Amino acid sequence: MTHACYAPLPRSFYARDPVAVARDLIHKQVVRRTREGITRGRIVEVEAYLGQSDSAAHSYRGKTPRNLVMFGPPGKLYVYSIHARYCMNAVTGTEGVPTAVLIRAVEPLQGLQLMRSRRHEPAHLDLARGPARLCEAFSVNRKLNGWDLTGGRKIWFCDATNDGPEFSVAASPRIGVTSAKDLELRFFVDGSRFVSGPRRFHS
DNA sequence: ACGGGGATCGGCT
DNA sequence: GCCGATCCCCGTA
Repeated sequence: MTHACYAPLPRSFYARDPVAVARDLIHKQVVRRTREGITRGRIVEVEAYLGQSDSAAHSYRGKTPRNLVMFGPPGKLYVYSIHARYCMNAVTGTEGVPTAVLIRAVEPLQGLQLMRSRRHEPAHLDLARGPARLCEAFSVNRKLNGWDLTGGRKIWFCDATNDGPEFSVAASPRIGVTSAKDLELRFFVDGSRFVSGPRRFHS
């Protein structure tokens, strides 16, 4: 267990436009450490949300108690609830400009047994396929809203691309949104069986 | 493989 | 009151 290879991405990684961060988060890894143990996985699907110019973004209509974290500095975790479940984002860009990247799916790599017990013993492929399933498998909830992703505690993202297979990034419209359907702001590992929604996209 | 419907609840109008 | 950046189950093929 070489601690250094799971070093958290620095704030400068997040302090860029959300589309660039979204594309670059593909094949990075999520590390979650709790009392129960470590879970870790490879990010295979994300979506960019562009803030006040994006009618699908939570921050489109301005600041509210829920979306407050999106307006803060980059490199923080934004957790929200929907349909009695949780989803997680990384806050990106510049403080005051409320952009973020939703993490939609992860390929589980470590702590599979823990993930299985946190979820209801699902099929292997369904452990973290979908934003709310992912949060359940990694024990992410409202208590982690606003958490700093650069400190290497509790939860962080890291660059572990040296040991990964070849891959290419595909783009498509975002899943489940009812406005701005035309924008291709969903990015995923082309052909991966661990993504939710379409595995390939033909424009 | 794909699609429709119900569960469920916090946040916002 | 309404409505999701969802999930799961149960139809059809």
